[in-house]
Amino acid sequence: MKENKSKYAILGILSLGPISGYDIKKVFQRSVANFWSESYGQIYPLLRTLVAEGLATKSIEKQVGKPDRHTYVLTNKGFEELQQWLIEPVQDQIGRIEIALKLFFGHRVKVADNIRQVEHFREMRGQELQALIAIEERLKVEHANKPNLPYMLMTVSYGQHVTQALIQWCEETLSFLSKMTAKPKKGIKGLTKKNVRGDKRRSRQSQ
Amino acid sequence: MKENKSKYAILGILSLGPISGYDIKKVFQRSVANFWSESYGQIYPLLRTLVAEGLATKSIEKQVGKPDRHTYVLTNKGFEELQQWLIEPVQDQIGRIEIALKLFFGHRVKVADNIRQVEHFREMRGQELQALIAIEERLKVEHANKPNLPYMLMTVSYGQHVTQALIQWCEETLSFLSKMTAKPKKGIKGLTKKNVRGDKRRSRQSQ
DNA sequence: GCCATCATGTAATCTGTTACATGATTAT
DNA sequence: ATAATCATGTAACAGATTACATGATGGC
Repeated sequence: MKENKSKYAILGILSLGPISGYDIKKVFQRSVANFWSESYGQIYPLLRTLVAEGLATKSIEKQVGKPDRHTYVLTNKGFEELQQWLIEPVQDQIGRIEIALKLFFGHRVKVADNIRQVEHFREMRGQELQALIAIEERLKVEHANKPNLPYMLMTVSYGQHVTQALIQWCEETLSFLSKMTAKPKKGIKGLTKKNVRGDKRRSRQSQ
Repeated sequence: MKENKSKYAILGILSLGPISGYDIKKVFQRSVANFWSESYGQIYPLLRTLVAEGLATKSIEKQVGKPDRHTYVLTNKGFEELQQWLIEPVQDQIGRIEIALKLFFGHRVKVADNIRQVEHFREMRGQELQALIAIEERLKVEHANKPNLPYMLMTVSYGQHVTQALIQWCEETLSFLSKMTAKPKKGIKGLTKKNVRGDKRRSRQSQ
């Protein structure tokens, strides 16, 4: 039904104050980078259409030595459209999860390969969690008593909860996988390239 | 660096046995739908290139009354390419999380609107968790002692962990939000359209 | 001299979904 | 009758990234 999330993402940034396309990219990188991003190829054409639709106005600042700054300001209509989107319930879409896909076909490689994969994933999550904790601390200091601080913290908390859960999942999956290496049973024992390919013959109905 | 996950997804399905493009879609829907999907517009052209690259071979089965079935079989080269991808560490990409984006701009609407948003999200997660538990039970019965059952269960567990964490986050966020309704402080109290828009003047440096 | 930053934008490319075209069979 | 399933595929569109073009300033 409703399309173009990028449009609303930009409307949201514009609601924070007058800003240029160049700076919009920076704001994305510095604030919502954990769960959202936009490229210039999206931003600049979209700003044009926002103006065409009467959701924003544009004014040009002359600068010495530097290129002109094209500054955009949200209109009332634009602000209302943003609000309308904000209260609309999110439609959940199935994201593509690469590690899950790889693990789904995990029996095509050695158990040790899967262990390595999950270990690497866990390390990345560990780093991510540390980063999210650092962001939380930074926000509390830099945005102290700003009205949107609570909302910023909620989004950081979202990331922390998910990342923490993934680390937990890694631990459980790793202990499960190491049990598989310890006592491999029929179909896993003596895993060779030839044996693995041999699965193909009896697999059409394994879906 | 490495591109086209769809290609490996299809190679993975092919590793389960000879199959047609039509059935590949079904297998996606019936097995990995929670974290992956492919459309015909991806599958059919990709099968053609897989054959061109020598990663699969094609043979046509004539059927009475029904259209021909084009059946694809993985080659050794294709199997090796799949294995190579499976052991490669996943590169993590920042997915777009709509509810986080909406909440990030939550101070642009009423606290009650954000509460409604999170409540709806929690209900969806609740349903999702129930579905994942049902899938787990179904897999344990239908795929009992199949060699890839453990790997299937790991992917289901992934979803369960994340979904459970999101429900937890919803609870915490909701209690936080209701505290905000109880005692709204400066900048939140007396929220009117005019006051909200007024934020714009001091917001360029709030990034 | 060279690279990064400022600042705009476009074009090419990639990835993915949706809708359509075809046409027979089977179930309601 | 009509809808769904079987089965292939393409074309049109949508969404997004990357690389490029332009050109000045300022730091190493």
